[in-house]
Amino acid sequence: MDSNKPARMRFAPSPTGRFHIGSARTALYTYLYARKTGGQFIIRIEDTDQKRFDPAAEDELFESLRWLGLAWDEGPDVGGPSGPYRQSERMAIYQRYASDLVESGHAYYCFCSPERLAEVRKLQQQRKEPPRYVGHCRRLNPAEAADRAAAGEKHVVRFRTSREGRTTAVDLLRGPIEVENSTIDDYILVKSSGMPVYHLAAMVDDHLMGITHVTRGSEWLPTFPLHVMIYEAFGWDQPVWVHLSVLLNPSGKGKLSKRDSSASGGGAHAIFTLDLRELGYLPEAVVNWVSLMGWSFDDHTEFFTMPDLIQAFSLEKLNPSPAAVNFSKLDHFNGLHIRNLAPEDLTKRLLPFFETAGIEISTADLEPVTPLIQKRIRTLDEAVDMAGFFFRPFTTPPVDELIGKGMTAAESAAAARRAAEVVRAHPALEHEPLENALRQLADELGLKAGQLFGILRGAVTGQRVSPPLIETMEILGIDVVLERIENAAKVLENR
RNA sequence: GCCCCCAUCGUCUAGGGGACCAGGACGUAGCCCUUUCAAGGCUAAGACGGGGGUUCGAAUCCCCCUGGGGGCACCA
Repeated sequence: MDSNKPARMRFAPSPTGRFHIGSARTALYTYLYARKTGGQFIIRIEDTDQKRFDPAAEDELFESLRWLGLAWDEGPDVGGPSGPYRQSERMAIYQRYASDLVESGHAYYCFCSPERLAEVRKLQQQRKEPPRYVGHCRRLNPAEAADRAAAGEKHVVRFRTSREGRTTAVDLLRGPIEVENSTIDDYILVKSSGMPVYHLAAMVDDHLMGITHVTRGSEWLPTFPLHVMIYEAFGWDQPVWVHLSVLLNPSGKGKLSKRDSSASGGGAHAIFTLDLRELGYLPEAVVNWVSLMGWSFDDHTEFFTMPDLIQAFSLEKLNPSPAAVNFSKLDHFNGLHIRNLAPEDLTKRLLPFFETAGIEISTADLEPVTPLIQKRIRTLDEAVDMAGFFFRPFTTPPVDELIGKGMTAAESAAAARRAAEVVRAHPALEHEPLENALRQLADELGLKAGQLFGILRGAVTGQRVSPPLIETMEILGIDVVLERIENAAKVLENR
C-alpha cells in the first residue's frame, strides 16, 4: 500500500463518558498515519445522542488528546474547511441526505411505534428468530408515506436493505467480509426526533469531509456491510476501512472495563488517560505503550518516541486480533522514558508531584536531586517517596532502624561517632576521597562497607532505601549531615 | 439463539511453505555488578488449541471442531 498520498483522517469520538486508553489508541493510530503521510488529522464530535451527551466528557477528551501530544488540524475549536465538526450542528445536512435516500428508494418512512417494535422483537427472540424489522412500512406506497410524514405523523427513516444477494465489505486488515443481505436489518437512519443515527451521520460526514481512511473500533464490524450499502446507495467511492481490534482486560477476559483494570499488573492503574497522568505516567510512555497494543514494527524495536512512531507506523502492521492490556509493561516504558528525559525536563515534571504531596519546593531545590533518582523511579510520584526526605522536616529514626546489620547498638553508635570524624575531615564532601575514607574506616572497624553505609544511610536519610549516600550527603551539606549522624549516635547510645 | 471477527510463551508480539528442535519484549527465577534501592549485563523456565487435508515439506495455505472476543437499540 502506498503511504505517500496524504491521508485525510478523523478521530470521531462521542462524548458520553471518560476518555480511556482504547480511545487514546484509536486516536493515536489515526494521528500517526495522517502525520506520516503528510495529511490531516481531524476531530469530529459525534453528539447525535442528546440523552447521553456529557459536556465534561468533551472537555476531558480534548485535554487527553493535548496531553498525549496529538495535535489536530481541524476540529470544533479550530475550525477548518469541512466544518462544522460537531454533528449536532450538521442536522440540515443529514436531513437532506436522508431525503435523497428516500427519493431514490433506498430508504423509506416507517410509522411503527417503539412499543410495537419492542413487542415484535420479544416475539422474535422467543421464536429464536434473528430480531429484525419485518413491518409493513417497507411496502407502503412511497407517495402515501411521504404525505403522512409531511402531515406530521411521527416517523423514522429506515434504510431499505436488499433481501437477496450478498454484500462484500473490504477491511484493510481482514480482507473481504461477505454477508447475506438478508441478515442485515432495515436499520433506522433518522430517529423520530429528526436526529440521525451513527449509520447515516458518520457515513455522510466521512464522505463530505473527504476522509480517505476510516479508522474505528471493531465493534463496527457487524454493521460494516450496512455502511458499505449506504455508500453504494449514495453512489460514493469508499474510503479505506480499518477496523481496530478491541482492548481486553489484563486477564484477557472481556472488553477492557473499569472493573477489572486494577486487578492485575501491579500497582494502582487506571484505564482513563488522565488518571494515568495523575499516577505519574509520562505521556511519552503512554503513547509508546498504547502504540504497541495491536501494532508492531519489527522483531526487536519497542522503544519509540512520537517522531519515531510517525516514521515507523504503517496500517498494514496493525494486528486484527484483540489485545489484553499489560500494565507492568506501562511501568517498564515509563521507566525507559523517564531515563530518556533531560534532567531539567524531569525536574519540571516532578515538581507538581511534590506539590501534591504538600512539599513546596522550587526548581532550584529539586534540580540537584533529580539525577540521583532518575534511574530509580518508574513513575513520577515515586520521586516523593524516594527523595521527599530532602525537603521534609527531619526526625531521627528509632534505634531499630539505625542499628547496623548484624551489629549491636553500642557498636553502631561507635561506628557512627568514628564516621562523623571522617566526615568532618572532608568538609567538601567530595565523593571519591570521602568514600575511600569511609571504606577505610569500615576496614579498621572490621565491618563490611555495607554495614557502615547502612548505619549512615539511616542516620542521614531516615530511610532504609535512598539515593546513593555520598551524593545525598553532598546535597544535604556538611552541617546537616554531622548533626544527623550525631543525633543518631545519641539515640543508639541511649539504648 | 443468530451474525461477524480472531487464534504463537502468563501478557504484547516476530513469523506470511523449507533460513524455526519458533526470535524479541514485559513479567517471573537465578547469577554478575553493587553502600541500600534501582539502572545495567548475563542465564533459565515458558507457546505454534485439536483434528483432518494440500505439499517432498506447514506455525505459515484450505476445511471442520474447540476456544476467545464483538455485535444483534429511535447508543455510538
